[in-house]
Formats: sequence, structure tokens, C-alpha cells
Amino acid sequence: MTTSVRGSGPAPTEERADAETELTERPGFLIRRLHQIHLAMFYEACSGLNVTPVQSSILTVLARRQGLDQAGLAAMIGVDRATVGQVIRRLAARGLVARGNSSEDKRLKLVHLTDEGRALLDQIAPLTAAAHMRTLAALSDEERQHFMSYLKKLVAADNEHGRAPLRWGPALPE
Amino acid sequence: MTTSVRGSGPAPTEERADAETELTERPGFLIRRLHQIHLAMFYEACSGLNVTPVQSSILTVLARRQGLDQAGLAAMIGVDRATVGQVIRRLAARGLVARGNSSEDKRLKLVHLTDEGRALLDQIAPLTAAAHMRTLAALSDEERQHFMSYLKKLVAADNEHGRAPLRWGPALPE
DNA sequence: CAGTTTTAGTAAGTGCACTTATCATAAGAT
DNA sequence: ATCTTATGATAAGTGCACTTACTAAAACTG
Repeated sequence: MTTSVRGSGPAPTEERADAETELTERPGFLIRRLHQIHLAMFYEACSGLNVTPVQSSILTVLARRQGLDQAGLAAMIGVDRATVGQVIRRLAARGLVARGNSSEDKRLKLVHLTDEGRALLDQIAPLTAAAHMRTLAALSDEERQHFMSYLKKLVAADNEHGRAPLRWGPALPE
Repeated sequence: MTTSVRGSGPAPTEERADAETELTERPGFLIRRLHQIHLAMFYEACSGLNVTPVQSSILTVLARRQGLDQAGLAAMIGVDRATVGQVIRRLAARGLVARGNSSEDKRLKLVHLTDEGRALLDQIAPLTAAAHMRTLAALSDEERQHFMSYLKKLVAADNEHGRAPLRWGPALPE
């Protein structure tokens, strides 16, 4: 099988002068691949624990701010409200989070970590940290710093453009 | 408020458990966000044309190598066999690709672009190119070059690791 | 040659992510 | 107070992405 993904090969015989950009020259393609790779690292690190990156983010946020409503939670991790609702439901079914009603605003479902949720978070924290590191392991320290700063710059610049803009909530740490 | 990293102090290089790390300091989190942002740019650019990034990649590959089998196609765009099968089915239902049987290997379904598929590809090519550019628009030319080289480096390094032993889902007897 | 292993394609299941639509509640306007 | 608008949560629908399991066909093996 010859099909490994290759970066630049001389165009096979006939070449369309328009030179359709190789997939590996397209930012979006590479970002998707890198995302896939990180997912692989993440799942491998948390093997058997049945946790996804988004679930990990939710647990992490809840560990610091208990009793958030789902929309607030969604904004803090940059995910759609409907998606967060699905994930919360799965987490609640596993007893990792619990939902209560707000007495002030009956529309709200306030989410908080259970003891099991916190235990799981404590368990996966070092594992996910390792997965994040491994994702960038091919870069030197200096490159990694640059790469991270570029990532932050891009994400910050287009935060509002995304369909689920990140909001660091009513109490943004300044 | 328990809190943890308040403000933008110099990040200690010491390794604290991930639970203390801000989400925006986690590579995987930023990569996911950037992927989301690019998706938003892509869909906005191709508004109304009903095309996804993976579909665009498939059309692009087929434009250069007609008659690829699905597994080869999957390998070229870095997607699972089963996923490619789904996407191809949708594309075929829309008449953008067609599948034929190989006379040499009866297991294979050889995929090729239809005229409609090529027409759509010609239509979206400039749009998607613009979306890719826009995703990195916040970076200077130099930064963009560096960022792309880092992306390529990372993706190339872990390309093999690409398909991972995922283990979520129907395991866990409870 | 028969028997085993590998591979291509598909199906069913789970999960993320987004859309539109609906409902209930809250907040603002007349 | 009532009408209108905005918001929180949920449901249904689509698409990507992966898993395991299965069939058919090819490619090794004895």
C-alpha cells in the first residue's frame, strides 16, 4: 500500500497549472489532523476510564465553579448549549455530576460535581496533562512555546467568529 | 474561590496536575477551538453549497486520482474506513461521485468524480482557499509560515499514531 | 489444494458539534 | 398588567469520527 500521506510530491504527469493546493498545505486540513491525533493521545492516556476531552473540560470547570448553569458552562468551554446538554446528561447518568434547580431562575439547571466526579477528575488530571504534552512532543521547548502563542493568538482573534464563542464568564480573572 | 492560577503570572514550568491548568493553556483545548473556528469559516465561505471539509478533501483527491478505492481514499485524507464509507454514500446520493466495481479485486469499490462533482469542486475551490487563509489571518506572514511548519511537523511525527485504540463506548458493564 | 489470515466494505452503536424548532420562564416595553 | 422580546433547556435532524462485529473476497500458509 502506497498511500501514506505525503507532503509534496511532484505532480503526477499531467499537472493542472492551477496547482490545487496539496491537502497538507491547507491549514484546516492540518488542524483537523492534529485534532484527531490529540484525540488519539487523549483516549489512549485515559484508556478504560471512558472520558472524552469535552467531558474532561466540563469536570475541570465544575471543580472550580460549582453550580454553574448549562449555558454558562457551555460558554466557558466554547461549546454549543445543546451539545453541553447532551454531555451533561451522559455525565449525570454516570453519577459524575448532578443537576439541581435554581430557586432564583426556574429555567436554570445548576450543575455540580459529585464525589465520584471529583474522584474521576483527580484520576484523569495527570493522564490528560500527559496527553497534552505528548501532542506537542515533536516540538522543541522553544518551538512549543511559539506554537502555543500562535494558537492562543488565533483562537483569541477569531473567538467571536466561532459559533460558540468562549466567554470566561462573569468573573473573568484579570 | 479557591483558586488557582489567577492572572497571568509566569507559568511555572513545574508540572502541576492538569486540574490546575487553565483550559486555554492546554494544547488540545486550543486545537479543538481552532478547529471549530476553521469549521465556522469553512461553512460560512461555502454557505448554501452543502459541503463539509471532509467532503471537500475527498473531492479534491478524486479530482487527481480517479477510481480510488475507499480504503485508499481514507488513507489519503486521514479518516477511518467506516467514516469514508458514510461520506461517500452521501456524496453518491447527491450524484457528486459514482462507485464502480473493480474487475481485478471484487472487494473494491472504485470511486470517481461525476461532472457535477467536478463542477462543485471548481465552485468551492476558491471559497475554501479563502476560508483556510482566513483561519490564519491573525498571524503575520512570517508567523503563519512558522505556524504551518509546526503543524506539519506535528502531524507528520504522529501520523502513524493517528488511529488510536479508542476505548469509549460500549464497554463498561454498567 | 484446502485452511488460515488479512483486507475491503458495511452495519450498528456511541459521542461531539452544530442546526432549527419548541416550550417555559424571565425581563423589558407599552 | 399585558404584550413582546430574550434566554435556558430540550428535542430532532445532519454530519464527522471512531469503535466492534460481520460478510465477502483476496492473499498468504501448509
